[in-house]
Amino acid sequence: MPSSPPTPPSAPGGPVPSPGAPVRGSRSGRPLMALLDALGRRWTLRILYELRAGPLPFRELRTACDGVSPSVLNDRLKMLRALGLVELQPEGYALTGDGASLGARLAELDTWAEAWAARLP
Amino acid sequence: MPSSPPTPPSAPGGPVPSPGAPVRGSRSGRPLMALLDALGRRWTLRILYELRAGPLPFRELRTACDGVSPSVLNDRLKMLRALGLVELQPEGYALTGDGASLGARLAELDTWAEAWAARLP
DNA sequence: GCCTGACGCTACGCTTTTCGTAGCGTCCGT
DNA sequence: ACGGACGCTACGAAAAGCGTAGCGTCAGGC
Repeated sequence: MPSSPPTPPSAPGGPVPSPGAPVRGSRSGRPLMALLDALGRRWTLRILYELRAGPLPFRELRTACDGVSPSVLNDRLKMLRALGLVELQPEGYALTGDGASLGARLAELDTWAEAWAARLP
Repeated sequence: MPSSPPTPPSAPGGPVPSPGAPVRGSRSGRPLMALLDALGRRWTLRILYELRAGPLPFRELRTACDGVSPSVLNDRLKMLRALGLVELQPEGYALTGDGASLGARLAELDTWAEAWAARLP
């Protein structure tokens, strides 16, 4: 038996999850699973949240996200663009219509989180 | 200049984020950041989603989550318990009141994701 | 022409997180 | 005593994430 084939290296930043295709942690192809894969990666939620108030150029977005490293930020932005949630405009990165409706839910979460924290022991 | 102090090793599974304390990627102590830290870890969103319909024992939850490894599952469950979102009951792991209100938002996301996927090119 | 500065973005080596497999200790029914 | 299910842990390997440095491009000022 030859040595088992080395796992083929995946693209840096990982493949972009897409609804209708299997994603990390689910082979079902359900859009929600692609979304949970995307949102469950570090910084994704934060980026959407920081863009809720308007477009930000790359470097300002980086600062807003507590100095996230540019490689990861770019990975996430690539992904979010592929998912149609974010787009690059002359003024900087901005939420699309879909991205904004998702961002609005995150803004609601802010309120929820305050009340939740107050209830914690 | 002495060599820089080696980064102190963190607990396995990482420290549990808590509202009011600084978390990964934010020193602000805002509850939302603790929440985003928690939700931005792999499997967290999925676990909350899978528990939305009722309690599941450890192994069934594991199966529901496409066979997530038990070490990670346990890490997340510990975290979610510390955050008051999940609790262990005789019937298995269950959402608390807070967890359920968060889970309800994820269930809404399911609908949203279907429509979103339909809009994608 | 040729600096200067800001832009989006990439390279690369190191650390942290996640994974997969195996298996432990406990309880419970037979 | 045994088998089976429970929650959970150990541990080496793989993947994701990080920090720093710097590239290529373009616009303005000189």
